[in-house]
This record gives sequence, C-alpha cells and structure tokens, in this order.
Amino acid sequence: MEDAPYNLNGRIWMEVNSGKVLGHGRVELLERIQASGSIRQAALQMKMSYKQAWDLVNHINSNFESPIVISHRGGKGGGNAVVTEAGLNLISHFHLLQEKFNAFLKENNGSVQI
Amino acid sequence: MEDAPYNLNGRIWMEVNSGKVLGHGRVELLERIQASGSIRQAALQMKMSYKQAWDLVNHINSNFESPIVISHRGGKGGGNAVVTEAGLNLISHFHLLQEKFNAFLKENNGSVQI
DNA sequence: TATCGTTATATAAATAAAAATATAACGATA
DNA sequence: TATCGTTATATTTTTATTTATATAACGATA
Repeated sequence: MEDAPYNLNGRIWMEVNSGKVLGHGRVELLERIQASGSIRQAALQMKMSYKQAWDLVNHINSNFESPIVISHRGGKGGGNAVVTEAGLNLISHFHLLQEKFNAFLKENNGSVQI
Repeated sequence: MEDAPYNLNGRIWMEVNSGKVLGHGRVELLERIQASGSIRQAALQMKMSYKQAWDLVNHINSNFESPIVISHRGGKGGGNAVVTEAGLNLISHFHLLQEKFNAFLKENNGSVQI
C-alpha cells in the first residue's frame, strides 16, 4: 500500500445556448486580435490558419447579442479588426474565472493510496 | 449595455509525470470494467473499439506503481479483467474531486455586461 | 484609379484520428 | 484435446480534422 501523488489539471469554458463559446484558446485569440488589430496576425502568432481563427471569431460573434469583434476589409493596411467593449468585458471576466479555477486546482492536488 | 448569462462548464483530470492519466471517460471505463469483468464488454457499452479501451487501460496501468486493472486471457469465459483495490481508490477519489468541481462550476455561473 | 494587405469564402490537399479487420495466445472445462 | 470467448497485438481501411491554396471583395491613400 503506497501513495500515488498527482497533480489536478483541467479546463473551463463559458457556454451559451449549451454550446462552448469561450475558453482559454479563444480568449488568447481575442487578446491577440486586440493587440495586433488583425485576425491574420493573431492567427500567425498562435500558429493557426486564418480560416480557423476566422471561424472562431465568427462563432463567438454569432453567440452573443452584442458583437465581440468588429472587422473591416479594405482601406489603410488592407483591413483591421477590433475587440469591442463587450469583448473586453468577456476577456476580463474569463480571466477572473480562470484565476479562481487555478486556485481550485492548486488546492486539490494531493495523493491517493494505491 | 445588456447582460450575457452563461453557464460555466469544464473538465478536470489527474496528471502523473505531467501527463493526463485519469479523467471522466477513463473513470467510467474502469467502472464498467469492474461491473462487467471484461474490457471488451466495457468498450462495447461505451461504444469505443476494444483497441481504444485496451490502450487506455494500458496507459493507466503503466503510469502507476501498482496495477489498476489486472487482466487474464483464456479459461472460463475466454478471459476477464478486474479493477484492483488501488483502482477502486482512484475511482472514488476522482469522484470526490469531480463533486467538488461540480460545486465550483455551479457557484461560478453568472453573467457579463456586454 | 491602381495598389496594397486584409477580410471573407470556397475548395482541394494533407494529416491525424478512429474504426474495422485479422490473427495469435491463452486456459478452464466439457 | 477441441472448443470457447476474451486478451493482446498488428495492419488496413475509413472517417474526420486540419492545413494549404486560390480568389473575390474591400476601401483608404498615393
């Protein structure tokens, strides 16, 4: 009979209409869009295809009443994307949840008798 | 400025040597092995291939000092598999963690201003 | 008004994951 | 000792996912 130490790990996400809309990866994408002003640049930074990034943004936008990312094509720089006030609220709220969750995980590390 | 209600959802798992070894799905697999005495039956019940189930069991076993599932081939019924005392401890410990986590999720449902 | 790099979208190609199939090993028991 | 259903393992086939490629639309600005 000995001890098996383990680390507890996990993921959380926000659901709307019973579907995942916002987790760790999407929040990082929003932050990079906000920082760079570009969906393409954010995608490059995260080593994902533009299509994937666009699909994620589109999915997020279509699951909230207010737009989260507003994008424009054409013009100076070819186009741009910005995260709205609503989006910034989502980001900071998710960070809050994530911090609580991190504490939960830390508290629940331990070991089992095996 | 309106409200976006959301449900918080997520998954937790136990890690050993920085690798995932036990989460919701694997615990269910162990329970079904215990109940049926057969890896094959457990796999069928969970609609996964025998290979996938065996790989999971093998992965679990090789990440703990003590065996979690002991299997035999041949003999009455063609063979069988049993979950060890150590495995049962893992199962009940994970359930404990999962219950705490469920409470955490419930507490942290809410809404964001968007 | 021609150019630029980005957004938006569709389609094809490549890769990865999962499922299906096949086969040997096994040992109680009939 | 022949049979049985399961474990254990490898290989093939199928499916799903991801990535790559292509192209049109766009509007500030030079």
